[in-house]
Amino acid sequence: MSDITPPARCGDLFASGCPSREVLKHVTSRWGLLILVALRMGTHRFSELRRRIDGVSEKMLAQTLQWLEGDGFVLRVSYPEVPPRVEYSLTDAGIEVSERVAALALWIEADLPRVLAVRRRQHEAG
Amino acid sequence: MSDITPPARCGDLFASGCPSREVLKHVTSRWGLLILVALRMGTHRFSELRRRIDGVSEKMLAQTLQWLEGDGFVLRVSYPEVPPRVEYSLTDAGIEVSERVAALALWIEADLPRVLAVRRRQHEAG
DNA sequence: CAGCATCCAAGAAGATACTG
DNA sequence: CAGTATCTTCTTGGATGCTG
Repeated sequence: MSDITPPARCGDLFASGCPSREVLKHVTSRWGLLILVALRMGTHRFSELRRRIDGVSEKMLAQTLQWLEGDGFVLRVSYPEVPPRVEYSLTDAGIEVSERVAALALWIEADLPRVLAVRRRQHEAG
Repeated sequence: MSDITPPARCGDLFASGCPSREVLKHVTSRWGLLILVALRMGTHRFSELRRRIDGVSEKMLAQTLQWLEGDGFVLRVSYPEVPPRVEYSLTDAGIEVSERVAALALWIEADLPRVLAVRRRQHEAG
């Protein structure tokens, strides 16, 4: 290809103008993280994700999936059937982020007892 | 101690009622992640963090620091001086989350060129 | 300097109804 | 089933002014 690709340096999350902040926002959004973790177990349909991720609305699930698709983390495959079927899966990049994201999620889940203990102590101390 | 400690099982982020969602929210909040990463390089004063984290307001910095302190990730030490000086650092738990969080942040920064390329391709195809 | 209180705007999120 | 469109509600976040 002959197009003159721009520098494409690495991002800097500490700089307010850097586009990497957008990506971070999508990945760490309320539902983005849970979607990425859920998709680690394989391809899922829209309604499967909806059931798996307790509390998410149709609208936010669709929107967040579109964000993640736009960043190249999620692959959306639509089958021309009736009734319609759409399957979501992770791209290679998606697998990589989801590893980092899952590591964080699992750690937080495992750490919960400590947080609760800290909170109780603070509550008692007033 | 004689207090009957409750089960304190691990959290489940997929359950909407689980308190671990709160912790996740604090850690992955707009500024929470950047604060944790910034504090990995050692103790910082309030104003230092403010300068380091481009775009954060005083209010949100203070609020997010309080969240992280409440979860036991950040230690706040106030010196009784004039003018006042307050120093923030990571607790042991804070060091552990920050490792996961930093891994994610660094990966996203490094991955930015790919995201930008994907976006351009979609824009052209658009 | 650190940070709280107040007010206000912007955006996220939910409920509902509708479409291919 | 897998969404979109619309409306409404709530939360996030920023600006400002004030205090110890």
